[in-house]
Amino acid sequence: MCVRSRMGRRPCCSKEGLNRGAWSGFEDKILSDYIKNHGEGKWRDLPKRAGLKRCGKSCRLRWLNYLRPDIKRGNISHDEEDLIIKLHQLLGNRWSLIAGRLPGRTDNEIKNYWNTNLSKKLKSHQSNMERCIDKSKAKKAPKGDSVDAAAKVDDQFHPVIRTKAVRCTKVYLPLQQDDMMANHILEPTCNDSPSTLVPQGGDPSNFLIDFDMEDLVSSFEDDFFQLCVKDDQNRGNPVDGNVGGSSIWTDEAMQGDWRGSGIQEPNVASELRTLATFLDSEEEWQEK
DNA sequence: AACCCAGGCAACCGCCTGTAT
DNA sequence: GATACAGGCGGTTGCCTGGGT
Repeated sequence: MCVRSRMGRRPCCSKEGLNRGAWSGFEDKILSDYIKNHGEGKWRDLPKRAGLKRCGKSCRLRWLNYLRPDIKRGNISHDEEDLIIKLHQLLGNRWSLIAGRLPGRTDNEIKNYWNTNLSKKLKSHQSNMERCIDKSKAKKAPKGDSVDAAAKVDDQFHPVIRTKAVRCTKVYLPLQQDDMMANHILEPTCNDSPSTLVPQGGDPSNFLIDFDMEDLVSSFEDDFFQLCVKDDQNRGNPVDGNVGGSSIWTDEAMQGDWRGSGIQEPNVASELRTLATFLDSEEEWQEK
């Protein structure tokens, strides 16, 4: 047991004398052979036992992101991209959670893909949206409201479920009250667990929902996207075979002005209603 | 052919959480 | 409750590669 020189965490390993940077094929082989024989875990001790001059964390990362046998290599498919976008809308930068719903994909890969591809698309889409809202704001509001408008755009397009721990925490769904009424979010199905919907700050349009993130995520994929398909059909949208069939983030919609393009209006509120309906139907919400 | 530059991606870093003591 | 540790996560960095000049 080492004597700690100061309070706080000690480094995961002494960095001296360790290899850094790209892994060689030889190192990969040693690591994967070792894990095949001894299994994962005990990462701190693993390098010493396996005879690798690497930090334990580095070994873990290499295994999880590259050497695992179930890693799917190659381009992200359109379906996967769609799923990433939807999950990111819902979860934000929770890459590991998102990766958990994409078999064979790693959080690092998805994070990189998002940063290099999707965030750009999102940005250009958002700037289009901001332009639209600025235009309509300029007509209605006095000068000086543009910051407010931008903030509202942000709110509208990032109604993200924020969870730090697995078991939740309150979730904020900034839906309009009439949206909720129209979609039966306030219907008696919720009344059997009275704490599931709690008006926040006296504002009837803001609600906090308690639920178990694990339960949600574990059954999320199939149920949610089946609902998306159903929702699209109800809205008269053709289901194109993509996950969920939703076209809200198609390339065409990302570029140019989607109003007047004949493309279904990006309707995040509708997607959230779908989610809310999904949550409602789960009947697995738990009181804390 | 040589150089520059931007994009992509693997790897690293630091912080956080959960668990054991 | 405090501390130590292992593992996990997300942000960032820096190298490599391919395209443009």
